[in-house]
Formats: sequence, C-alpha cells, structure tokens
Amino acid sequence: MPSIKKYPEVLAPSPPTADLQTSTTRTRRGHGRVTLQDVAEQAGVTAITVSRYLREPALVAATTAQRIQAALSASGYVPNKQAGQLASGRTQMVAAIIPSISNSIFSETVQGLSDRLQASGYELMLASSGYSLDREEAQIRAVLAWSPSALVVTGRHHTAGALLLLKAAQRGGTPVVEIWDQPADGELTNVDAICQVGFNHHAVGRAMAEHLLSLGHRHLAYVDSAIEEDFRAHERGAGFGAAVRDSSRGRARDRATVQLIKPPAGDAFDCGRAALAQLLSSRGQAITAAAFANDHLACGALLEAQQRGIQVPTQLALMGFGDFPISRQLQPPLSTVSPPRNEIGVQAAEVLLAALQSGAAPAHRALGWEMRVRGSTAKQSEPFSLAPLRSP
Amino acid sequence: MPSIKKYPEVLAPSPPTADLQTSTTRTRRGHGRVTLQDVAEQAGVTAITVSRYLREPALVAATTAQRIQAALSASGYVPNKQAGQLASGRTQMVAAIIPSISNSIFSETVQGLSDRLQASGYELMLASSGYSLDREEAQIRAVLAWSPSALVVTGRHHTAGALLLLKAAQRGGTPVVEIWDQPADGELTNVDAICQVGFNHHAVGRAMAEHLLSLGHRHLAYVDSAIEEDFRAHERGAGFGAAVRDSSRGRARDRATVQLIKPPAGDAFDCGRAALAQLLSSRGQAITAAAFANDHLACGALLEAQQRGIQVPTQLALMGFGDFPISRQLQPPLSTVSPPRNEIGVQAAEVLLAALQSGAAPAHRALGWEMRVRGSTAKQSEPFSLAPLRSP
DNA sequence: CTGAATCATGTTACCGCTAACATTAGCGCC
DNA sequence: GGCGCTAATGTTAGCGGTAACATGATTCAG
Repeated sequence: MPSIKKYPEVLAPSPPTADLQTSTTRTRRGHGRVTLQDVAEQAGVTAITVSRYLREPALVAATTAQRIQAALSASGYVPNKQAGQLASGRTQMVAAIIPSISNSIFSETVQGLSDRLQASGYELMLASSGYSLDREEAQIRAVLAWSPSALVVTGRHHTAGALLLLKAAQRGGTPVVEIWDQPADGELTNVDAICQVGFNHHAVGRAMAEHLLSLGHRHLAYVDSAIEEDFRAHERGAGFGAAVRDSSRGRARDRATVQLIKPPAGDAFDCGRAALAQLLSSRGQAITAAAFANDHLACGALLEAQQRGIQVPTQLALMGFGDFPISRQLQPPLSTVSPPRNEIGVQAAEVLLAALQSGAAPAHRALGWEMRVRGSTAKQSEPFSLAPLRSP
Repeated sequence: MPSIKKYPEVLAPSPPTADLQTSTTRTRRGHGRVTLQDVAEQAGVTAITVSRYLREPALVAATTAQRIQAALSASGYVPNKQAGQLASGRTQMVAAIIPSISNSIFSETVQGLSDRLQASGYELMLASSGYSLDREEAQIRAVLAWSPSALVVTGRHHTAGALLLLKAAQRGGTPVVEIWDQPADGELTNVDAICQVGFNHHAVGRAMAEHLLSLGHRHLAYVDSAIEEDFRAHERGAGFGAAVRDSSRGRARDRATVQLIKPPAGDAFDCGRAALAQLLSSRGQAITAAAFANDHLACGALLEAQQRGIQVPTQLALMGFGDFPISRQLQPPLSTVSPPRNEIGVQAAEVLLAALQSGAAPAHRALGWEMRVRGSTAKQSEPFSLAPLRSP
C-alpha cells in the first residue's frame, strides 16, 4: 500500500483565497501558495504564457489574455519575487544603509529615495548602522545576500572591508552610490571610486565661516557634532577652521581666531545649550559668532541665549546647518545652510536607475545647497569691536 | 562541431573576487556569482554539507568544518537569499508600511523595529504610503510578492481590498501587526482581527480634555491634523470632544464647550500659528485652552502666542501630542502626551518574532503613554473665569 | 500554391539552495 | 562477528519562476 507522503507543516490548512484545486501532481513541498502553474491551468495555457502576459502583455493574443486575466483575479495570485529573481538574475530592489533612520536629516532622504524608486517599481530595503562603520560593513554584507539591484550607502568613509565589498559589487554590475558627501578640495578621486551624490561639506564649512567673517566677526567658534562618526559635521568644521585661518593669512593685525567646541553627547537641543555655556566661558578673546554642526544644536544655543538674556545676533551671532523647520520659527530666526535633503534621495535613485538601464557605472552628481541668512546673523549697524561681548 | 552555447550578457567579465575556476558543467545561465557549489568543490565536499555548516555548524565534523571555513573565506562567498528562501519557504525579512518615513513620529518606530529585527537576523523592507489608503493597498500587494516573514502596517484603517490581503496573509501563516493603534472603547474586536501594538487614541484625547478641564477650563478647542488620513489624530479629537461633553452631562450651568479646528495644510509650525489666530477669533465664549493633534502644531501656536504677547498658560493654555524634543525647550515648555514611539517598533518586532517562533497568531499589546504636564498648562492660582481672555 | 516570415504558445533546462530520505562508516556489545 | 545504533555526508527532487530554443499555426509575397 503506497503511503502518501506528508507535507511538511503546511501553515494554511485552508486553500489560499479561492477554491481552485491545487495541482494534484505535487509531490513533496509546496508552500501552499497559488502559483503561476495554478493560474495557467485555470486559463487553459501553460505557465510561461501567464508569465509572458504578466511581463509583456503585448506578446499574448487578446483572447488568451482575457482568459488569463480572469484566472488571475479569480485565484488571487501573488507572484513570488524570489523565484522570479532567481530565474532571471534580476531583482527589483535597492538596499540603502544610513546612519540613523530617526534622524530627520536622513529620513527625508530616505523618503525621496523610496518615492522615486517605487515609482519605477523598485522596493527599498533599509538598514541603519547607528553611525558605526563596523555595523555598516556587517550590513553591507547582509544586504548583498539579497542581491539588490543597487546599493546606497552614506558618506565616503567606510571600513577597508566594506570598501572591498562595495567595489566588488560595483564590478559585479551592482551600481553603488554614496550619498550626502563629496570629496574635499584637493582630495584625489581615483578612477574606480564610488559614485557620489551629495555636496562638499568642507566647502559648506568655508562658506559658513566666510559669511560670519564678512559680517565683521573675528573671534569665531565651531560647535561640532557630539557623534564621533558624524564625519560630515567634522568636515564642515575643518572647512570652517581653514577659512578662518586663510582669512588672516599674511595679516599682522585684525587676525581672526577660531575655536572648536565639542559638546557632550545627549539630546541635541541640550547639547546646544551646554555649548553656549562653553562659548561664553571661552578664555582669551570673547567669541562673537558661532557655527553649529546642525540646527538642533544651534537652536538649543539660541534658546539658551534667550533665557540668559544674551542678545542674538548683537552680542553673539549663531548659525546652524540643516534648515530644519523649527529654525525659521524661533526669534530671531536661525541662519542656516539648507542642504537638499529630499533631493539627495531622489537624485541617488535617478543615478541608480540610469545606471541600471544603461549598464554603465553610475555618475557622480554634485548637488547645490543654499545659505539662508536670517536674523540670528543679521548685519550689524555698528562694527563688532565696539560692542564686544562681555564675558561673564 | 558542437557550438558552445553563449552566456546571456554576463555583467562581470572577470571572475568574482577570487580566481577559483567556475564549475565547468555550467550550460546556460549563471549570474556570475560564487555559489555553494563552488565552495563545496574547493572544500572537497558537496553543496549540502556546506549548506549545513552555514546553518547548523554542529552537524558537520570538525575537520570538515575547517576545510569549509577555509574555502568560504578564500572564495568570498555571499549566500543567495532568494535561492535559499525559495527552497526553504522561509524568508528572513519583515515588510513595514508606514504613512510617512520623514515624519519623526514614525521614523523612531521604524528605528526600533529595524534595530530589534536586525538583532534577530531579519531584514526590513520599508514602504511609505504617503497617508493614502489606496497606495497602502498597492504596497501591501507589492511587498507580499516578496513573501515576507511578517507584515507591519500602520493603524487599523485600511481599504476593503487591503484588509482581505492582510487577513489572507495572516491565515497563510504570515503574522501581521497593526501599529500605533488600538480600537476605541466599545468598538467590537472580532476574533480574526489583526493584532495591534499601540494604544487607544480616543482615550488619549479624553485624558487631554480631562487634564484641561481639571485645571478649570470650560471653553476648549481641539486643533486637528491637516492631514485628511491621519485617523489617529481625528480619533484623539473625537475622544477630546466626548470627554468635554461628558463632563457637562446633566449640568445646568458651568457647562463646558468644545470646538474643533482644522488648520490649512502646510508646514506644521505654520499651521499651528494659523490655528492660534483661529482660536483667538472664535465666536462665542473665548477659548481658554486648546489641545493640538501634535506637538509641532502646538509649538507653532505657542511661538505665535509669544509674538502676539499672549500669556501662556494664563490667557491660553496649550498642549500637544508626541513629546518631540523641541517641546520641552520652549518657554513655557509644552505640556504633551508622550507616546512610546520607539517602543512601538520594538514591541511590534517582538510580537512578530514570538509569533514566528511559536507559529501562533501574534498577540495584541496595549502600550502605555504618559502625560507630561509642563508650563504651558500649569495650574492657575486664580480661577480662569476671573481672568478671561479678551478676544481681539 | 508554396516557402519564408511572423505570431502565439509550448518544452526544456536551468537559477542556487534546501527538505527529505538514503547511504556509508565507525562503534559498542553480547 | 553480526547486529543495531549513531554520526557524517551524499543523492534526489524539487521551490516557482524565466531564458533560450522549438514548434505549430497564420499570413503573405511572388
């Protein structure tokens, strides 16, 4: 008596959705889902014809198409991407690894990326590294196992191992793009470098310094991010410092000074508040203007200044980076640099989609940013040296 | 003369990473990646042994394990999840669909979800519906094609089609969880309802009203979200209204009134500012306290009040929802309700992981929230009726 | 009316991995 | 020394699709 081979735990005892009989020839496995085969049987064709109908409807005859369409909707067929991908070697998925999902600066980029990709039929697989390069490497490794169509990583700093993986992926035909960054001036961009969609943070730092210098400030500070691995913030700081030093090159007097302040870790607004205290207690010449690694820090300082009765910008000018919604709401509104948060995501998607279509390597794309000068760094009617900040 | 069948465009002309010869028997396809087979040949075993080593190292002999390990690292093998999933019927991926990625309230939930899932070896596939139920349905359909291990959707409002898909998935053994929501009081929860991890927004609305009523306010307003499909905000409004009306039930005098205000769409802070204007120009009894659909709206109103010289909370008490970082920074700090933003993600992940392990349906989980009473609704020394807001 | 071109569909052989079962070797023990 | 038992590895047959090629039915030029 032939024993009926039993299915491994079939999770759905009831047939899925509609009551078409599952093909009787099934021998061992079968995960209990409606397959192309099932649809094809119902429509009186073979699986490949249904497959064709789904991918290129023009290839099947109109009458067949109708029968297939009917069978499809009757069965509630859901294609199996895994199978399709395995067979075709193509996935319709892009993996992205960002430092933090909850950080608003990246979440808008993810939104742009996701929207643009979905519009072209790609899914997004998201991982966050928590600003750790080691975790980033592990996650690159993990997502590569899904054979993504393309890969998005944040910034141009990676572990050696991660870089190997990225370059190998690139060579293997999986476009890779680094977002939110561009090499600093003078840094060599070698040929097999990874495509970048972003902007030069060093230049942003310079521009911030130049803005403050142009207003007559001579004793400046840059309040860096508390996050060790926020390389982009550090780089803006480096640019800021370089610009200040350059401005005094060859001068005997009226030399500008710059101080780098590193706040303790914690809530960004609170960090900003703490940084203000440090600014006020700076030894030597009193600081009259400060740039911050991001708007939250700057807003914290601005609010703290308000509470301490320090006049902004008269006694102390402040500016941020990021152009967060809150920044223009405060009194005075915060001067800041507006990066193309959403646009970076959209452009990264477009660069990747173009590369996927053409087969060529993705192309760098330098994006613009804007300085938004507002009340917190408004022009002074009086020169600063005449109204110095009295340090407490 | 037997013609050699050519490969379809192989994207990587150079062999991947290491220079082990690809198996010579390959006939047609082959996407040019290192396979288990390749590793197995190098290690002198068959593919299944390598597969076992990777999944359950204890099952292979120590000496074999060493050879396999050597072959693995020499080849730079990256497993093919698609193939593994197709064969095993199991994916290590959870799909989540949220209204908006860039909205900070959800991004923290996604962070919690992602972190917890990754800790258990699951990947996260993310889609955002842009607060549209139709797009949500389309995206549920799309992600189901990836046979996710589990599915996360936001809220308990879905199109009829989406609901069918979700229930079918659930029956098919794919756990589904709705986050950020719980049914309102009295709403029937039928048996095959979908698991929910969140809290009751109606109750939050009630609590907000009760807080304001307990401070002596009698003329209240709820400023709703400008987003049509922010059902949770509407529900808090409904709870708010119900509590106000309940408080006056059976009373002849000193009855409380409530007004629902819908701000125009736009930047949340600006909406809040505009809402303040509406509050001040309300006909009838002057409003002395307002609750907002979220902290951004409330902060906007608070800032606008500051600029108009309206005393908060003396003339007008304000409270928000969400407990965003900025809220406790303003002067006066904003009273608000603190939802378990991150915790919802973590708990959703745990509920799903538990369901996946046990095979049982995921369990509901009601999460707590806290009211944070701060300066913007501080207790009055004088009863409010004696210091009414002079409407302009 | 015939043969080439075209259209619509089918057949076969995989993609890379794993479940289920099969086999082999080694071991202890009466 | 043969038996059962376990440990380690192998064999087979898929998972559910799709690429490449094959085939049969039409169409149409000459």
